[in-house]
Amino acid sequence: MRLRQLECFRALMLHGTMTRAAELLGMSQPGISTMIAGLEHETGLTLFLRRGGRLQPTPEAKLFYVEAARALEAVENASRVAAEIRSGRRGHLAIAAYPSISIKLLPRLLSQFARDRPELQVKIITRNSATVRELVSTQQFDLAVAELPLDYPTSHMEVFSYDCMCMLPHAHPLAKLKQITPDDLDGVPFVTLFRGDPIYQQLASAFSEYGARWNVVAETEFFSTACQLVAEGRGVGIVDPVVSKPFTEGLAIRPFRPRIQYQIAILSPTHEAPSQMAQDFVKLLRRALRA
Amino acid sequence: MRLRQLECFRALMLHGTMTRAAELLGMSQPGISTMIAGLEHETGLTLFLRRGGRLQPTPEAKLFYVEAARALEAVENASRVAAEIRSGRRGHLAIAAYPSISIKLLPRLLSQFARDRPELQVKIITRNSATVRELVSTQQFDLAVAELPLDYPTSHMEVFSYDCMCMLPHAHPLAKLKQITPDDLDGVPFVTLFRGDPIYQQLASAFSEYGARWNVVAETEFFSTACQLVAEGRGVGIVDPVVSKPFTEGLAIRPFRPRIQYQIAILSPTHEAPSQMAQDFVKLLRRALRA
DNA sequence: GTCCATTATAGCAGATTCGTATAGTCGTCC
DNA sequence: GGACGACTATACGAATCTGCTATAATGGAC
Repeated sequence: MRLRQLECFRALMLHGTMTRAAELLGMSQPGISTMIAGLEHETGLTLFLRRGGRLQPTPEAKLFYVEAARALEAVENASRVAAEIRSGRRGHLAIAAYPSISIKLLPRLLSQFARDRPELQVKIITRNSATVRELVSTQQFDLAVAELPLDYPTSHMEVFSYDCMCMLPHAHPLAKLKQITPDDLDGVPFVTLFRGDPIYQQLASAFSEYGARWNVVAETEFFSTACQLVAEGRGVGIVDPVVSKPFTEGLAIRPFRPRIQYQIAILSPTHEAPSQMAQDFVKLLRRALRA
Repeated sequence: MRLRQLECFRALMLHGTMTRAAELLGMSQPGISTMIAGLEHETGLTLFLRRGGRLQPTPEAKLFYVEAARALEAVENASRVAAEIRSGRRGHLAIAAYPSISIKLLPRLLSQFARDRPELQVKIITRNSATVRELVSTQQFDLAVAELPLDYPTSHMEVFSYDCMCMLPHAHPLAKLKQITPDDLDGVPFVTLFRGDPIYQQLASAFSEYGARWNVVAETEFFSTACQLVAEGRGVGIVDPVVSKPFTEGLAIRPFRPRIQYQIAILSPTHEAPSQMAQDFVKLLRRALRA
């Protein structure tokens, strides 16, 4: 059974005569005739009665038509889906990401991305960076975003480095400084990430290097939590300038010296090539993370 | 998009290598190769990555596979349905029939008919004979069975004539006779069809011809109702020997003279050729009505 | 009877399909 | 590192299929 036969059959059922069906399909009447003859021969069904040079569909033709039309639609649908995939309107994105970026930046980028992709399905799994790094190897994600360092080096990985900024309430006396150093923060209540975090290590070294007293009053797991504590006046702290930006509205942000480096990476599963969709989204994400 | 391309694609997705897919489809490996290349070219999708002489399906291929498989199934289903139609296992029968035959004989024949036709859909519309005769012209039925006479002669019509039999309780004194005439029924309580029915006319003539008194104690619309009245001892009556047979179990049935003729007909719509299914069922019905 | 609309058949050119032969690529085993 | 095995890609030719034009055949309308 060939598709062209089914198309001719459908056109013929819909338009009554071979001549009209031929016009509709942009082919000649004899073409239709042989197609239908072939279909009848192959199915073994008498689809039309030839009465006085005219065609009359048999009850069998009407029964078969239902299935033929359904089959054609399925094929046409497959064709349409192929076009949607090609143009990037259809696909799915499964993303594993660490919390701070999952809360604001990623949803924002994804909804922007989905705007002209009507058939896009999105899945975001939020885990702490360590877990995200493990998940990458399960190959169940198109994409992952985690903070460095990585325990295992992953082949496809794109690193983004930031110098952390000092954040403090606008009303804070130090907010008038252009740049802040550990000296300025000697004994000042400070909100930081947990002791195990690279940020903690770097801050500890920085304060000790400057001979300043680091007055830690709160430790949090995420920058976003730290931001909120600072906003509430609990102390000052440092954040990355990009991912955490949405959380620092209403706070003063100043450069901090010495450099406290914060690194995140876009990770791609190694076994499989990324989908076009994933590549497109990475472009958008990359632009946002470079900003 | 050609079916063969989709078949090759499916086999390749299912079996991993072109070589194996080719074996499964009974064709050569280069054949698969060109088919896949054609499909990739036509859809514009990169379905497989060629890595070291091996194929690896892209995420796009996995997305497209779902639709491709669905389309193939739909076509294969159409093909199967065609075979079912050809072999008479699939189809529908819309039958209009008058009540007496709708109650027992038709359901019995239809369930027998359906036994080896798993996909048969049956519709029985029960109306009195006059309405059935009108319905035939609406062309909505494959088949109709009505009592004669017809108001309009219908072109396709097959008539069955019966001599009515006298029915009476086994305990009735007349049950010992081999044959019954109006003389025997002089003044005997009698159950008959309505006054408008040809049966009524014929009976009236018969009794008057024999100079016997016709003692009508009940008039019914259907033979089946009359049978039940006779079974209840309300009187004696006459019935046709075939269609009403299921209703006369437990009653004595004797030939009646003079002949009271009862005629029914199988009617076929004229505009359209009957389906193979309908023709097959008519064969069965004809055998039953001839018996 | 002639005209008109329709379907069917024949013959041909071009496209498609699919086989064989063969080359290229990569991993593995010795 | 070289031979082997498993796989894919390309070239080319034969067979088939497709779909065209030309034309015959049929039957209804006037």
